[in-house]
Amino acid sequence: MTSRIDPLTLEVVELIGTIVARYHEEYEEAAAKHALTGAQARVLGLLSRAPTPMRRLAQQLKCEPSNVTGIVDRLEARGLAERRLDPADRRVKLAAATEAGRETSAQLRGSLDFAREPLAELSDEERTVLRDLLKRVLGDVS
Amino acid sequence: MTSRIDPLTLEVVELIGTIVARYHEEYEEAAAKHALTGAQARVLGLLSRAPTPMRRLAQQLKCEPSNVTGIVDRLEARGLAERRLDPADRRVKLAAATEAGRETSAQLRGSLDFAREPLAELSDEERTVLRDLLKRVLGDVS
DNA sequence: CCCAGTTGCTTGACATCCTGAAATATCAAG
DNA sequence: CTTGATATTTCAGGATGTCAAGCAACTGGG
Repeated sequence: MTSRIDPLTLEVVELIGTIVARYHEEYEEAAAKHALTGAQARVLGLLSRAPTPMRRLAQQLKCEPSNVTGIVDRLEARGLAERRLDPADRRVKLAAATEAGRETSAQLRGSLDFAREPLAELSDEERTVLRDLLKRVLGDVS
Repeated sequence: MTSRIDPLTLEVVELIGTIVARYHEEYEEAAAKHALTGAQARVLGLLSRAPTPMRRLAQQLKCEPSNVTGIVDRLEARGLAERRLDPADRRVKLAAATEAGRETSAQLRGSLDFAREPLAELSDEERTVLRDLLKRVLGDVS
C-alpha cells in the first residue's frame, strides 16, 4: 500500500509539503506585522482588488458565508474595509477595502519576501523551466 | 515598489500560491474523511513516526505548548493517541500514536492523492529536474 | 543535601475561525 | 400577490491559537 509511490515522487511531494509550510509561515508572519490574522489578510487582499459581495468572498475562501460576516466585521471595525449596498440588488452587501485597507494590503504584498529571496537563486532559464513544470503539475493546459 | 519583481518571478510565485492552496484543500479534505481536523491530522502524522514530547510537538507545529495539550487530548479521547511517561524525565509526557492511530494515519497518507495524480504528468527526468529546482529554492545545499 | 532557578506540561480566560440552523429582507416567477 | 429562492446576519457550539499562572520535576551552586 504505502510503497506504491516511487521514492522520487515521494521526495517531490515532501518538498512541496515543505514549501507549503514555509509559505504559510511567512504569510502569517507578514500578516501579523500588520496586526492581521491570515484570514483577515486574505480577505483584505481580495477586497483590495475589487469590492465583492459577501457570498462571493465565501466562495473564494471556500467557507460558509456566515463566517465571512465576522471577518469583514473585524476589518470594518479597524477601518480597513466597509460595506456598501449594491444598487442592483438590495439583498447584496458589497465588501470593499477603504483607502487605509488598500494601503495596508499593498504593504503586506510588498513584505512577502517569499517571492524574491528564494527564487533569486535561480537563473531566468531555470525559473522558466520551474514555471512550466509547475504549470503542468497544476494541470494548466494553456 | 510593486514593479520591482520581474513578471516571470511573479508568475512562479503565483503558481506556488496556487499549489499551496490546492495542497491545503486536499489535505483538509482527506483529514475530514477520517473525521480529523487539519491540526489533528498533522499531529497524528508526527506521532505515527515516533513518540514525541509535547514540547517538541509544539516546536514542530510552531505554536504554544498549551495548544498542543488540547489537540492531543482530542486524539486521546478518540483512542488514536496516548500519553506515556518518559522514564528519563518525569516532567515529560510522550505523546504516541496507538495502533488505531497509526492505521488511520497510514490511510490518510494513502488518500493524499496530491502525490500521484498531478506528478504522474511528468516523466522521471522531469520529476528529477523539479526536485532539484525545488531543493534549491528551499535553500537545500545538500 | 538544599535551595533557587529553570524546564515541561496543564489549566483558565479570551480572541479568532469555522460550521450549521434559524431569522430577516429582498428578489423573481407564476 | 403568493411562493420559493437568494443574500446576509445572528446564534450556538466546537477547534485552534495566544498568554499568564500554576504545579511538578530537574539542575546546579553553595
